[in-house]
Amino acid sequence: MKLSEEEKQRRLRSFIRAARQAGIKLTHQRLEIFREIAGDGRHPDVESIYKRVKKRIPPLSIDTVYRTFSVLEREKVLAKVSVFCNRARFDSNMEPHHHFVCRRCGAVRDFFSHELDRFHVPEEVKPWGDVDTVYVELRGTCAECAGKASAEKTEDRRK
Amino acid sequence: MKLSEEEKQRRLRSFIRAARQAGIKLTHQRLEIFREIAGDGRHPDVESIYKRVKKRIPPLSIDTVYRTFSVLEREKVLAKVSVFCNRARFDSNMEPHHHFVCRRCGAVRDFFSHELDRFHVPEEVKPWGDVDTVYVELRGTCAECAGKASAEKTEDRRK
DNA sequence: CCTCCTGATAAGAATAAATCTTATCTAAGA
DNA sequence: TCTTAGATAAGATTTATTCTTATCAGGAGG
Repeated sequence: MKLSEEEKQRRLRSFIRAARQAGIKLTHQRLEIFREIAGDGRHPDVESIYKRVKKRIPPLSIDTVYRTFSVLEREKVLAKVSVFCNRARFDSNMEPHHHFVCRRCGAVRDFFSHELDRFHVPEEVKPWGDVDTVYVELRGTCAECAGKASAEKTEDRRK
Repeated sequence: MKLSEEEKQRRLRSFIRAARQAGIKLTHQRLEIFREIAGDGRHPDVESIYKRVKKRIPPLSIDTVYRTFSVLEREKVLAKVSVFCNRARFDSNMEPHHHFVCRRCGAVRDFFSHELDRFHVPEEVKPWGDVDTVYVELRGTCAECAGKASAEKTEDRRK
């Protein structure tokens, strides 16, 4: 899935704007890394971006790719797909169901939904393959963490 | 979230039945590990299960926990939460959208859905916390992999 | 109840993804 | 051009997961 040149340029401009706004340095590495994802709609992983950009910037270290991604994520220029997967979690409930996940503490709770059970796979998706599961993740902040957050207040630096 | 003793016993029986059926040995370790997750609805991770069971079986190795989980998963006794997260993937499309994910090759494709955009958070979920994102993952087999699969035929043993 | 054999286990080594450390280096404002 | 805070490369480190190998034990058959 190649993206149009137009869309790629639009994303590149939005990245440069976001970087300027956030007071973040526009290094050669960052531009090339971003250029690489902005031109690829297939959700590449770190490794493949690293390999591709390294061809153009041989001394590139993979750490720079990771750092650039976390900057881009923080600046809301790109999103991590499947965020809550640092550690495998298991579910002994084999009934089809969905999850509410807290972004802060990672807590997971199950829920069922008739509305979702009746969901129809969109026409545009059908030619891509066969869907066997509709999985929904409601992401947000659990009541407990919301309490802590209001106490700690603006403690946002993640380091 | 403690599960009822009744539900726990039901899951334990279903595990024992599945194990017998699959010709899998019902070892002390496996029973204790399963007992631990079957009694916990909070989707524990490997590490915490390991710690808890180790109290009862001190020589337990964490590898056994991993192996037991993969057996349980294969026998459809439990499911891994957030399956496609072995490697971080990124998305430069910041418009709210959803994904179709192929279980075989891990390919990800975007789609939009007005039906999902109108989704209402179920009443039962509301007291748990605030939802800011409704993320939907349609899981299945992409057309390309379906082709390969019919060629390779029943090659399902994963090791 | 005993024996045997296959599959399971413990222990520690090996891998792999992601992050940290430290000594340079550089973007960009003065 | 000069300065400096923030960025980079390289390699070490951490952390989750898997592999290796030498025992061990479940459970089928006697």
